[in-house]
Amino acid sequence: MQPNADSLVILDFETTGLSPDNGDRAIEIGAVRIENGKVTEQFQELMNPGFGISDFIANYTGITNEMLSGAAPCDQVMKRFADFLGDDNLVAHNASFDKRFLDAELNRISCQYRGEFACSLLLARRLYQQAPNHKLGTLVQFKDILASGNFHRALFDAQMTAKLWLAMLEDISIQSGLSEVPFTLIQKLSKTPKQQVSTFLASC
DNA sequence: TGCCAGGCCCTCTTTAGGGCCTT
Repeated sequence: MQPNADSLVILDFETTGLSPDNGDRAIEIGAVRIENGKVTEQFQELMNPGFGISDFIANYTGITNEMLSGAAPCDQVMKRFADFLGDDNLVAHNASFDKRFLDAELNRISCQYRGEFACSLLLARRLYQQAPNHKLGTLVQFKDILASGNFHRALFDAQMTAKLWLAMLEDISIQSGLSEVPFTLIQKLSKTPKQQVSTFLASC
């Protein structure tokens, strides 16, 4: 069975650090589902990793140990997220980071997923080569996307990534002439050398 | 004891190094 081609889940993790291989865990997951170019559902939960988070992470995210003390453990939250995700494909900003944590947390509960990842960072680096940088917040500003909330919280970052994603789909549609932009085309474009992006889109 | 991420991508590259992104 193939992943669901009509529906996409855009997700973001807040975590205790950068590497699940070094013992870091997820502390919050936020996600939105996009169907036919519109956000139709959202998911957000804090999760208790079972140990205290550093001052750096608390300051960076605004998530405190007190907030996490009342949260459900990671395994319960990730099971609910796996149910939410279903067979959809996935998008994240710097997807290699979120994929590592998704794989690590789902492995702990012996849970699989079928969807494939696309990366909004890799796509933005190709589409918006003139942007000052390709951080999520910078790209939201660069594309004049309305942003009212706190970056570095999972749901808000997922919502902003979703808006950026839809803006990129529109730009791809304009440049390629395609009325619908297949997920597989986006994955190919994300691996196309930057100098060949215009040629790639013109040949669609 | 000391160390501590990983993938992508560029370049003064490929027998390598360093910046960008994510927390």
